[in-house]
Amino acid sequence: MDGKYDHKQIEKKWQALWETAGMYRASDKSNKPKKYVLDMFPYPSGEGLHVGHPKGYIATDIYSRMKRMQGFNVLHPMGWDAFGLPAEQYAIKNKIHPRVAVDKNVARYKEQLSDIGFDYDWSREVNTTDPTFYKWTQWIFLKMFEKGLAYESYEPINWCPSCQTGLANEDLEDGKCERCGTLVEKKPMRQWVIRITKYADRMLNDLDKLDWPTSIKESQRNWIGRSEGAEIDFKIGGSGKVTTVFTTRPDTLFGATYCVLAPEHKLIDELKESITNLSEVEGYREETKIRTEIERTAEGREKTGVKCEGISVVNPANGEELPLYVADYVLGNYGTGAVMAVPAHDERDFAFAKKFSLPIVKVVQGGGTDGEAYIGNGNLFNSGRFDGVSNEVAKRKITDFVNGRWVTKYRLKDWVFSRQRYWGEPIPLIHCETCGVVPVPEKDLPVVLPEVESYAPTGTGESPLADIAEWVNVSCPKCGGAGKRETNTMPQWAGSSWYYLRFIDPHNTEALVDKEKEKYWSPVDMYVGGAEHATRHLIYARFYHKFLYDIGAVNYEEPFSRLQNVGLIMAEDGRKMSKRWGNVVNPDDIVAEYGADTLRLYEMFMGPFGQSVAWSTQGIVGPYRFLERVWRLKNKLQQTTDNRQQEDQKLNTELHKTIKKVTDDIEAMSFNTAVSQLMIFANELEKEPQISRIAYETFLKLLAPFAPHITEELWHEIGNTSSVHGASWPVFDLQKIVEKEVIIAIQVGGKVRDTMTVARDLDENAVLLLALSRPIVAKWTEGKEVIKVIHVPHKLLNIVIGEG
RNA sequence: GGGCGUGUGGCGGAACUGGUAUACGCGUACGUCUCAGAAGCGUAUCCCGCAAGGGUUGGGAGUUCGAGCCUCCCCACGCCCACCA
Repeated sequence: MDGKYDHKQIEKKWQALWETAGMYRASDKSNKPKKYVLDMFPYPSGEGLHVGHPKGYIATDIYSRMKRMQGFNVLHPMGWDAFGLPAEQYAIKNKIHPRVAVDKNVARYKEQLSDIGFDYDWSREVNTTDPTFYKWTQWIFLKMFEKGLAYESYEPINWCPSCQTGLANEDLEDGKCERCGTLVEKKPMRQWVIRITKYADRMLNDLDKLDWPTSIKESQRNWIGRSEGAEIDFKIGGSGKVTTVFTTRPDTLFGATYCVLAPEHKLIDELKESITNLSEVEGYREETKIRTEIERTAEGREKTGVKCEGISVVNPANGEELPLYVADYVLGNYGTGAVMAVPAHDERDFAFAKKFSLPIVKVVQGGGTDGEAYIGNGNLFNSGRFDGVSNEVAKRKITDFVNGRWVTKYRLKDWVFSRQRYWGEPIPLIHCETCGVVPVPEKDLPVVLPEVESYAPTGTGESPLADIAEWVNVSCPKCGGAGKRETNTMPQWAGSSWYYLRFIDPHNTEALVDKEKEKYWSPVDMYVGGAEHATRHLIYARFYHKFLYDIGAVNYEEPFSRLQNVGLIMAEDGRKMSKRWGNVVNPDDIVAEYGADTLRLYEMFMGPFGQSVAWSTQGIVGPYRFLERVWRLKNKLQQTTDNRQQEDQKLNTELHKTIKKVTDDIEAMSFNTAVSQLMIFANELEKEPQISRIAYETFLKLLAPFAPHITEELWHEIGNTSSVHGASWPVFDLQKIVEKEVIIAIQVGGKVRDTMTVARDLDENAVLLLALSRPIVAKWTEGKEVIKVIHVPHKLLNIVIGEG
């Protein structure tokens, strides 16, 4: 009966049996409380999984298995985020259809995931590239278009010359394309933009409701970047024109010594006739246009700019005439693209003023040296009637004095939503010569991605779809006249912004999601994924959800109530795992050698879940040995069927402590310490000559979420006929955790000198008497005066003695 | 420059609300089993010291009977955002 622990044989066996039994299917008709546990779904790349990918999935698997055993109706689904550039580039390179590549990669990923024994409800699998899925991605876009949230724009956008597509701000890293590392250019082109900024305020405020890591919430706050300030008009001398600046420091208005426009500011074009050094100004504008983001920052923040000769602006506070500059340290797409410069109280203005020898006028008292700007608070001076007023108070007063407007600005930009690539959802719009932009009628959705000869980008700023005349040319749904389809596709983020809703109702062809089902399952209770999504996926999804709430499609305002970050698994050399470094560890190899249960246990045991830890080939044997010992423990199981046997008091206490610790730790996603406690308990069991059935079964149940296969095998081995994963989760008994005898540390003058075991309920006096009677303690207290005694019940006694 | 976070043995890490620092695991050493090896099992393993004892949580100060944990200063590292007026 007691063969060796053969993970290969038992893991395959149980995976097949669970799948056949449909054990992990979520029920839509249930009186049980629900738990919706979700992983950020993967992008199925051609490389397959490395051991870092499943870490988060293991965590949600453990969490959902415990919740199921605790009696919840659990939804734990999985799907594929399969549109986007990598699949397309792979297709171009290997000359196969992206659809074929995606299907192949999905099959591979699914197989790898299945080998690890996850409890996914595969009946709800979704794929963002499936027309029945992207029908609804397009539907949401249409709704946004209807509500005026999608608009066409010709502003210069980030253009990746290598990927040949426009990119959103969020897709940049250090001014480079996040995907290929190419320097991004500014390129004016027609594009679709989503008015995400309209939701900035709500996204900011509702962060307080969420049980999310503070670091992610802070990232989002900074990314949305709300700031309050004033818009103030400066007249342009003689022209009758006005420039409006945005400032958070209207209190320093009297200290303004010049104004600055961003190079792309339209006002410059309007002033062309008055600018006497126009060629110089235009030269500078050209120069900054081709300058990439990275160059703008790599110059070590050395300020550049050029004065607009012949132009002066009037400070509305004191009527002074100030020079006007064009400089690229002012951003065209923030605020009004124009600033008033107060070198005395702003570091950037100070640096610019120094370089161009512009006057520096102090108006706020405080600060030390003259070598830097003073940005702190203080009372005003040099400020006319506002002298002596504290600058904080003066902010509003000066704004009113010059007829300024108090406004709120956001750092968040509207979302550039079009990509000039093939492998994405077609934007469901038609351009009609007479009606303008017309939405594709809902009944005609999905607009299916057509077959093309070449997936490669055209380079003209149009997607390859533009070459397919029979697809592009359609009749206008409104007037029946000649129309052309929109050929831009959506960014990869579109599908992932709402996929969690599709899992609730994956086969619905009539609606995005059934409202009753949505009401039951939403919101996602536990969402696990990488912290790198803080300012992209997690912003977009929150925005989508709020929009869907506004149009009545969903019942809740926020999609994910609780969020947990997964820490990366680094390679053994401390670097990121990458094919490039040749340091990738494949989970298939680990499963083959040690088994899925060991892989799962090891990844949870490595370190704190949210922290990144390096893989250790040596370290993995620890969990493996642990499982082998668990396997052998069954030989110690009492052969008697009598459960009321005298339980070892100490073992029983440890058992209930273990139940509590493992339960609490899984709830808190503190898996490393849960595993550690399971090991401690197994060590205790090993010391016993015989193990009671109740202790053994409880232990198996606690271990089951971590190591589902071996526990299932042992569970059946000892005579159970139903699955351990359907068993009820153990509940601890507080009475049993309380130990009757406790170990007290005895300190003399704050240093531990002795320990003793005493009955739990002894009072301070009794403990002190016992302690003083001990020879070691006596040695340290002899002849000394006891000044004070500190007693921490059940833990510690500190005898504070005098010097003499 | 800003935000968030981290610093504990040879290594990954544990420590509840300020109460016996180094749990659990890896590694290492010795022993046991074996014809031999592997695996397993047992013992030991923060540092100094024969011991008594002393020291130790990046460095320095402070609060406290008592600090890895609280306060202040400094150092190092990691991640995210960075000319956002």
